[in-house]
Amino acid sequence: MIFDSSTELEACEVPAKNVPRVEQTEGVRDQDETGHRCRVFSENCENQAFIKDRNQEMGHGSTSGISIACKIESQLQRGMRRRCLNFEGVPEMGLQNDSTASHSNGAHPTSNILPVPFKAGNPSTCIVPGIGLHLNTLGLKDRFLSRETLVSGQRLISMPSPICPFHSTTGLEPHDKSLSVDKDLVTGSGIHNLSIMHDDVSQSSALISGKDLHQSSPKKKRRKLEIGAENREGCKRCNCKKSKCLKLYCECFAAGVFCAEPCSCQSCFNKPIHQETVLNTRKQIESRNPLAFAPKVIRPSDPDQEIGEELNKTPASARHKRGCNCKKSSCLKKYCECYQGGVGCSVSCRCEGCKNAFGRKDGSLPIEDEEFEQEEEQKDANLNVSDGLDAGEQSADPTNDELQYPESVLQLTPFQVIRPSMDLAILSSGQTPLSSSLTTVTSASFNSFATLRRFEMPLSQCKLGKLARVDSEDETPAILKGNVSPINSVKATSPNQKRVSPPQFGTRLSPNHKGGRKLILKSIPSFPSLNNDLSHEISANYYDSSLDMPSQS
DNA sequence: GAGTTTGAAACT
DNA sequence: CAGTTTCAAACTC
Repeated sequence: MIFDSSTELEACEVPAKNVPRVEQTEGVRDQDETGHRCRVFSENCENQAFIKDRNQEMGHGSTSGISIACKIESQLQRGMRRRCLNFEGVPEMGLQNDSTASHSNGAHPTSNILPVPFKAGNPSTCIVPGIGLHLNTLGLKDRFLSRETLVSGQRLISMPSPICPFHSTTGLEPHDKSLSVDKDLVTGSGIHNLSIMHDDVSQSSALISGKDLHQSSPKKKRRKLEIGAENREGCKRCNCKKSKCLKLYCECFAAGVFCAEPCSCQSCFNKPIHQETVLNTRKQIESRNPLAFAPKVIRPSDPDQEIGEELNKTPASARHKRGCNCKKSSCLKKYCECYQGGVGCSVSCRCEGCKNAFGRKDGSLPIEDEEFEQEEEQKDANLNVSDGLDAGEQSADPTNDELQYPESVLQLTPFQVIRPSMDLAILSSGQTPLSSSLTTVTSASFNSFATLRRFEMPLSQCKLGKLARVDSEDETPAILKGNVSPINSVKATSPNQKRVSPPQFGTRLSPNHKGGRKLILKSIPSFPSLNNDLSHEISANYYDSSLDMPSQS
């Protein structure tokens, strides 16, 4: 197994050496409260704070736990530590409550994700505390968070778009990062989203001031940059007026990013200075629906295939998590989340008169399968919608996908789709994916992560069939089962009663994806001994197949 | 740019 | 769980 440890080490150490330390009034809050500091990591190690909290919660009442943990940690690869560190805010953000709750019933979505920071021999068993903001940075962190987090003692909250979780990969340059991180340090806010990191000082100051940034017409802005859907920092350019950007109405909030300069929101609380509010709100929403912040579009993947066919990638195999409920738009406008996500409708959808060009609910073949049919549909759509469609929407033609869905569709990379598998590996086995992969994978395929996380405990024990049933959003189980028919997949219900339907592979797969499971099987190629040691199998297989690396196991 | 439409999210 | 309201994006004019 090839560890890209250099990257990690660099990411970890650079800030410590080169970045001027700025007192983090918030970041070191935990330490300050008790005055206990782990000499080596105290200022940077959130996990330490976490450990302290945990020790206190558990009645240890002393810093011995901290010291031990720090000692242990000091012997670990710093990269691994960092990975733990990046899981944000839980210790600081009322985590105690959660952890307490978790002790009692473990029912809370984040109950079993409290970082177990330094599990000897399995240091990466840091489980993400929450499926929201934290996860979003799984990929990004290797390029950004590490430094940010280490220096500030807090974490960066940022999540790429659910639709385009990969956007940041290309847009974020290391040197940009450096600059922005330093600025962040100056601001002392300690928590920033990528937008901030890339914005200039005025942006930071604006954030600090907490004032809303109203510029030109939001619509203009949105239009101007619409093709990209988001700016490269991940900002959604929301225009919220009443939600305070603390509801899922807010695209930024829903995407797990802070509102930033491009936004035209009012009374915005989705800013670093309201970090606590944001996280608490997220927690609340997650408690209602653990998948609330999961990407809406599930993209089954075939890493190998996509590596070579990335440009041919179509949304055919992807599905909206819950399905749409369109009544009037015929799933031909961006009102439709499926259409917006560049995926076809599925049986999960409750849409009426579905004419989704990416694939109709009734089982019409996806675009790449039936060009003719697609053309007909396009004609139909054009007739019905008249010129209502903008250029982007007219690009429903698969050959024009990148016009309309440059990010959501064409930015797909093998890694992006691999991510769920990786997450699975992380969660189930505790093995930390290679940093190199993480570095590359900026995707916040967070849906799977979240989904899997919820079942991380059962994952190593439960039957696959149950897994598949428990959360149909996770395509892995279907694959794991191997012989399970998608049709037979049991529709799952999300905790909030909303439907979370399984991806429908069987009926709409393109020739390329025929046997749809192949899409995933390559991510997690085989599970011969799932019963015995599922997690390790998954982990090993993940590395083997997805990264073309020799299995470590 | 204002107003309307739309459907998801939130609420009851 | 269904119905209603709220909300903000998408869309139209």
